[in-house]
Amino acid sequence: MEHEILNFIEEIIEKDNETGKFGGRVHTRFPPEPNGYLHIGHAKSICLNFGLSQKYGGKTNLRFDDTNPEKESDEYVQSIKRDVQWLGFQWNGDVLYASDYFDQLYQWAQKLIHDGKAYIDFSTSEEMAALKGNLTTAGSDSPYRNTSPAENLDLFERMKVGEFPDGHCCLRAKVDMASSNMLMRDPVIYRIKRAHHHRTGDKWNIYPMYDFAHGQSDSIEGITHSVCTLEFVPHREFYEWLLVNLEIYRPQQIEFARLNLDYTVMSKRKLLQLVEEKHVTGWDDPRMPTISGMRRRGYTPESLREFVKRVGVAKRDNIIEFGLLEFCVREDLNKKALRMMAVLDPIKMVITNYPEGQVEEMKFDNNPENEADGSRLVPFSREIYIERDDFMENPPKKYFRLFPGGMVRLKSAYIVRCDDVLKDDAGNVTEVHCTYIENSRSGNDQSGIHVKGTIHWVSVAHAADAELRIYERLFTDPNPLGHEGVDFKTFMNPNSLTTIHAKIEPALTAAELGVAYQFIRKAYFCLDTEATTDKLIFNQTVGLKDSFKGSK
RNA sequence: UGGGCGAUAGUAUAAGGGCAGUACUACUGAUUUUGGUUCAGUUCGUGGGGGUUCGAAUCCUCCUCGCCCAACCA
Repeated sequence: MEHEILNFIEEIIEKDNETGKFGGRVHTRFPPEPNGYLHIGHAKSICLNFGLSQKYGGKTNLRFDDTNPEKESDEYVQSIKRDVQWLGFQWNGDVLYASDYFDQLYQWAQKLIHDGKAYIDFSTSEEMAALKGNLTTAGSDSPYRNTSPAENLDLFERMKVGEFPDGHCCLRAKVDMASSNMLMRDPVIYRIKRAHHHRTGDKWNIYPMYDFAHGQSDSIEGITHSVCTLEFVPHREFYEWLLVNLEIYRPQQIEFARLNLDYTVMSKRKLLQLVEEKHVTGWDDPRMPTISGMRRRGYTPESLREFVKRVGVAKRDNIIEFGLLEFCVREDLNKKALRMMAVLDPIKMVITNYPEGQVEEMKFDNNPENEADGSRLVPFSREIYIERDDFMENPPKKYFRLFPGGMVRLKSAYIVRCDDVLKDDAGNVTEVHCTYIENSRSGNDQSGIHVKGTIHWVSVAHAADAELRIYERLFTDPNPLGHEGVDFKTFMNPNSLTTIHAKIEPALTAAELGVAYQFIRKAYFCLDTEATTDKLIFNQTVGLKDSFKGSK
């Protein structure tokens, strides 16, 4: 009997369901901080968390971890909600916020203080750092560690009402200054920040730290499996310490390895830097590894989900090849994209034996992968544009395209033979002169001629203009962050964006946002959000695979 | 350096004492009115030493390497 392959988290869940640890419940959560846009790494977490609850008949909450008002905003909240839904997931019930629990959290902090398990510390951050010790030597107690609960309770209240300036003091859990886990050396759990919060406004002068908010939020929501990334492994000890000492419901934290992609960076802080320093045009720049950037680039939710699925879930550090993402995008787009003709780098071809002024409408399949997409008519005439690299005066041995004396099929039209070449003073080819084979028309070819190559074209008289944005990887190094002492921006690819002006077939002037197009033999494209009726702009989503290894 | 986590083809991910499998990549070939797609095939792997065992990627042991932790960030 074939056994379905489970990742290690699914194994934990199935074991929990067998033992009845959570009564068979599976309740996960996706807990972003609204301090930036989501990236493909978050997509892994989203697919994991929502995937788990779908698979085991559970629920997934969307909860914003909004405990640091200085860095968070509603703009980010809105973008995150949009990205999660675009990816194809719907959270359980209302959107939740850690800030919903600020009152409860405050009471729990009071309980800790009351129980002698937390204290107000007036040390400066420098003093605290000094007393913390280091990796090899134990820390020592703060002089404020033994203040009485009553006095601490009073001080905490005064912190809350705004009696002290930012950073004047903080609330620390009383754990163990000698712990080998640095996070257990009396971690700060509340700090003074008289900042405006995107949801609670000016109600609070103090805000809980991540460690004091996350586990309790999980607990309040009845989360069963609290899935997070590896860097939180050392936090688990304190996560559990709090739940035990607060005597509240205990979810289980499980850590997995975050997704990394080669030739890019996957850190909100670094991405924010690229945005703020204008190395990209915004969070949704098509070169960004953000979900919004990929959406604008033409990547589909299906392809992203498939990518995440293929990447797998484990605990070892990884850097996924960009090629896998591109494979998933092509695989999806191949099924959906409408085939169109666009000439990216045009030269003119004159079909000398074709009547001047004559126009024929050529039938063209919209998508050979899906007959239901039907066909359209493409105008053909005496003068057409073809791709500059579809012609070579002195071709290498296995060149299937056009050269003097050679023949090619014009896609969905006639076979032509090259008779002559016109050049400018510099020797550049400016025009190719051909004759067409009259009885070789596509769909009714009685010429009996077999040609190796088929090339695309656009009628000069009917062509429209479009701006095409061609993207390459954002960085030239597979791991821009992996060089100690070298700023990651030194590896930025100066050619990450190339703008070209193409000749496109008339049907493309009706291109719509959100529709995938394949510019035949070249690449997948989509209309950019900046396009207007006067100016067509297309983003190259991903190139077609190219196994031609000839010259170049 | 203390503690924690991890190590299987180029990249990911299975094999849970019994034939090291799958996908992507790369390369071959076939088909093709897209040098796309599709199809067929090839190359490529258990970090190192010792041990247990009929048998080890798997168990034990020593070593090596990588990542994380000393924010009033998350």
